[in-house]
Amino acid sequence: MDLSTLRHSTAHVMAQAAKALWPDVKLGMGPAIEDGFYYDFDREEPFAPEDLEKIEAKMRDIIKKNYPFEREETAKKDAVKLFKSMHEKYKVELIEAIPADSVSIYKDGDFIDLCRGPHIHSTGEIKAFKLLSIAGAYWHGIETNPMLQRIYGTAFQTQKELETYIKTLEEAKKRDHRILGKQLEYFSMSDEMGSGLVLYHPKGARLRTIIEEYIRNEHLRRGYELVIGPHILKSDVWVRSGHYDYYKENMYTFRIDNQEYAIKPMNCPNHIMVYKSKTRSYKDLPLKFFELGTVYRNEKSGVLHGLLRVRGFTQDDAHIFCLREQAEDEIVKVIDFVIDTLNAFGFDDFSIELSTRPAKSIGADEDWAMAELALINSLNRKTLAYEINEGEGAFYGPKIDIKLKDALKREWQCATIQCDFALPERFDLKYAGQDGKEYRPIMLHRVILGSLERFMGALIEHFAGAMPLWLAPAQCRIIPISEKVNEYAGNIWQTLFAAGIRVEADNRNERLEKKIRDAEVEKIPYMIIIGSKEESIGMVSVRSKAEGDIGRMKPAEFIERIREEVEKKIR
RNA sequence: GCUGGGGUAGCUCAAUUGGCAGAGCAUCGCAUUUGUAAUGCGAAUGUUGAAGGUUCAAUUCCUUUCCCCAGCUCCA
Repeated sequence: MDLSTLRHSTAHVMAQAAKALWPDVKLGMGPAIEDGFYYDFDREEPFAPEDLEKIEAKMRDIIKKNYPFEREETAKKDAVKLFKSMHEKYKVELIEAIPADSVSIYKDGDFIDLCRGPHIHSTGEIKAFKLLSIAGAYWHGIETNPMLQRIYGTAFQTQKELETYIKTLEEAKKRDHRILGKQLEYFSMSDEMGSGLVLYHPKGARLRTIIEEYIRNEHLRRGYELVIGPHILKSDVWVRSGHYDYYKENMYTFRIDNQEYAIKPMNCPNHIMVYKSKTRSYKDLPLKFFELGTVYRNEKSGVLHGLLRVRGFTQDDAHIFCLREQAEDEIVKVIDFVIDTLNAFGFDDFSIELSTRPAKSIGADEDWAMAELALINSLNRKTLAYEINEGEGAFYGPKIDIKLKDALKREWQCATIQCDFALPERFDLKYAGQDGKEYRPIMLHRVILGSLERFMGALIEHFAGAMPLWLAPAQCRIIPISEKVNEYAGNIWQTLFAAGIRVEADNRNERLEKKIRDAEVEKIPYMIIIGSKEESIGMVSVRSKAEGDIGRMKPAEFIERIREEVEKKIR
């Protein structure tokens, strides 16, 4: 039995149960989705969490009755009449939108629904299901349409699979970066400061700095050059770039004297200005400008979510200015860069999407076609599979999005590569060709990590807060067993610090067990335990988070061990 | 922004029908000087998100507002 058929049929049973309990509810749509199904309802009263239990109970009744699903082909006008008589206005609307002369309807017991099918044979085939949550959803997903109430649920072939799925949900909850971020003292947000604005605490700032150093070096190694630009620019620049027309609702603007300025929502104009600052030759290209560029975007309040959707964030942003004939090669290099980087951070699974021209966009059709072709050719050269998102590109060009999959197989959108003919045109970018004439370069916009904020969120959830050694904000904590050995512990701290290890000391007047517990809870990879025995022989006892007590060794041996482990993890 | 739910100590959460706001952890103090995941005793901690209203009395009821959560729409 096909899982999505099962789920879709379960959605029907849920609607049937809801109709039985509250005959006044009107039905929207009820498809199967990736992890389950939902059905949209229109009802005066909001559903309460207790209602889910009532619906589930009723569903179990319907399943027990084992009604067969019966398909019937009906003339369109008869179907309209039927659903009008049932006061199902949304169904009537759906039928009227169907181009064919006849539509199919499904019956099980006393329940009738418009449906393309297919369905399972009878309701009794549903063995394991659960209703999960209630939420609002616009009819047809359009913001100006009325909002319906959506009930989410899931179904599996067996009870065991359902339980596994629910366990995965619980596991995901435990890894929530907002909770771990607080526990591990990585970051916080403050109501007083404003929402979507991140405050990095010492541990989080440390982690971010480590990521920044890594990614900056990788860019330098790959021939990028560092640039740094201002955070506010005159609105004239944004008018010229098109952001003012196509992105204004997301921009923060303000006045200085009589001039309007905007806080940058993107870094492109800064890099473009560097390009334009002098005459460029074809010999200079490709020219790659990199910046850890902090941007501010006025995201709608409802979309903000921990580190994943914020209003102020820093991108590992670069713009590659190149010749048309260089574009494909450069895109391929960026794809390699993305995959290498994600691998280094412990992600080895991805999905790729190609987004094409949106309705609101700038530039000539033939340029868009060429840009899309460059992206597609690059993906083909890497023999990477991808899906197409029709009309989801940036306003200035099509893009490839590379989503990473974390330890729980959840997708995170981080890297993106955009091919742009439009901004070079708008800013009149030029280079001198071999023949001495002026030509227009192409611009690639790309980020590897995406934003440091979102990437850190992904890292936290991927590793459940237990960062690998090379990323751990504190790699090692020194735990003196009693205050008598504090001095020796201090010397060890000096030695490890001098060796470049991120080390801290727990000199509190607490028992060893307590200090170990705290270090475990803080997910610190190594503990150095020091008592009078260690002091007398000039050694340290090492406890690893992964392996437990691994015995005594010379400080130099420990330093070597850390070095090796860090190097192994990076590459 | 929209629909629904929610905001109580630094954190996690209690508080019958409106009737003195409470616990664990964290913090501070004292004792203890400890050998691989929580030592004991004691103390302090609140404009119950904010403003207004109803009431003898509001954490509790009403209004407005800010913020958070689950989704929708939108995105790095």
